[in-house]
Amino acid sequence: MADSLGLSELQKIRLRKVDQFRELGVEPYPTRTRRTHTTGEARARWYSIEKDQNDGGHDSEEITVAGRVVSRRHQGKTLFAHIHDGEGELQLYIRRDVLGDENYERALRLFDLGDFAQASGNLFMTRSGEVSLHVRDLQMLSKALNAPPEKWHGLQDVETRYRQRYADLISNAQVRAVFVMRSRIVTAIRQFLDGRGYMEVETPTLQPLYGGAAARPFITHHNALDQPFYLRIADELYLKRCMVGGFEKVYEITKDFRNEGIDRNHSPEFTMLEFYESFGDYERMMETVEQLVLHATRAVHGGPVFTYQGQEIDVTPPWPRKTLRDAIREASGVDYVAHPDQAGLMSAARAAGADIEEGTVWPRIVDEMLKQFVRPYLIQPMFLIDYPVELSPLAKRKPGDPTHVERFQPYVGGGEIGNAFTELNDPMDQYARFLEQKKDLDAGDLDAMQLDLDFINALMYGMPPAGGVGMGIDRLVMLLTDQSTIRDVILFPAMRNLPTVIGSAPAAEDVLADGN
RNA sequence: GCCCCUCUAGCUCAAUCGGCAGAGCAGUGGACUUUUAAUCCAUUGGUUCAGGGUUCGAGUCCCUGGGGGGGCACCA
Repeated sequence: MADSLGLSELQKIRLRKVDQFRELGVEPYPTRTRRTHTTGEARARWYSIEKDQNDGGHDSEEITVAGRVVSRRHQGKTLFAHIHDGEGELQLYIRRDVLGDENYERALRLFDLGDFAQASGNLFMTRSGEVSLHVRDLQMLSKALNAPPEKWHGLQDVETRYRQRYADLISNAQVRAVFVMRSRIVTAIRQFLDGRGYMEVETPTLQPLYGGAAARPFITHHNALDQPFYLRIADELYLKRCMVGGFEKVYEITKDFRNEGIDRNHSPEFTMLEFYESFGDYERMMETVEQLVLHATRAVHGGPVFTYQGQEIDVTPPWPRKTLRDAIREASGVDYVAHPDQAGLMSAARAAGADIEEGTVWPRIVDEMLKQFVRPYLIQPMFLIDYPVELSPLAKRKPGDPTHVERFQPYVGGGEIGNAFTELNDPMDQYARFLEQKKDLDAGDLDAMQLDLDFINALMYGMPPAGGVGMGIDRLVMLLTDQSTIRDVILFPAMRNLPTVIGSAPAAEDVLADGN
């Protein structure tokens, strides 16, 4: 059976040890564990107990710990090893005269790096000052057939790190730390929003129509209904339906899916936070975003300051607010309001030094100027506000200025971390904007939004005035964990499918299944 | 889609001008009863991503294909 896996020599040697355990009547994958202490609890215990001075300062009570064997040094009739569990490491001190010849030989020959083991014994402190467990009994909990990556350099190969994240997590503590921080950040966000009276809701991933953003979707098919479904590209339209229904403050943290290119800032599946507040507006939402980011930052850094790619960043509110128009004008000298036509804005932008492709439409020129002149320099937190209406089909116009909408984007560390509006709630205006999108869709624009009549119907019941925010959780996590690549904050990033290699060759089943 | 870089033992990396594929870790055998990347002795392990070409000879040069990374384009 194992032959078809194409095992390497090292794997075969370990597999032989599995057989040897069974020949000795010992199950190398036992069903139960009897851990009494984590490594952290064991260490804490050592510092809180009375030591038995008659026994060389040993803890008189026997405890049992369990974990992965991460290091081994043997020295004749003694064996030192460290086990690692969820809380840290603990050194095991194993002696031939304590375990007996047979068990000592077993510890020496049948246990390897990477195995999960359970050790019972008494705590003591070694001559070199390390709290250790003087082991009386050692049990195999789970025999590992793969050797862990190299102990000093860890797993370096980027492709293997992503494809076999489990091996990356085993060998690289910094990688584990990033995902611990990610979890804390998400928890902090939930705490913050819950504390502000928001209700977490769950809206469909499988949607008969996709909407809420400009993006190409993934399409799937439901067999029993015999109809296509789209994987959501945004939560927006369903969360607004919730507000129509009377839930005043709602949020959702979920995966969105966009069928687009993959790069260091884009993953085909990514985690989105959207939150909507009835009777709020974009001013209210800016205040909320500042506080939310501060809360998340404190959760992982203990305060408002952290370092991103060598730059110190302080997220203490309030963050400065600047209109997009002013930001571009200050950085480039170009006032796009003074150039309402495509040709005029193009020549002004190019004169200022922008690199813009011929034929770029007016709103995209504004966007390019934002990207080239402004965005890279927004290291400290700032809100860019009041976007041209052409750039923002889903937002409400500014009172007194129909050419601009109430929209803001929070920028930190040279990148945007969200997008927010005073939400459009006029059903007929929304209908008109859908019809505009429909024209683009029919003209072949694959990113254009679909006409969602059910959403119009919902708005016709009345949606309260509201502010709404979308934030890319992955990008926020990148910022707070100082990672420059989105794949480094996603546990199992999407990769091109390949035949799986178990040993030194693809497994037989996989080769067959692959079909080429 | 285009351009550049990269792929060598389970892992981390070498290999000069094209000249016998190597080291460390891990493994295996041995010495060693408080070690800390333990040390010492011996030793196993290779489809050099795949296929083709040039050559007396290719890890190295050329072509085609694949994976991964970066950049551009696309995209919030």
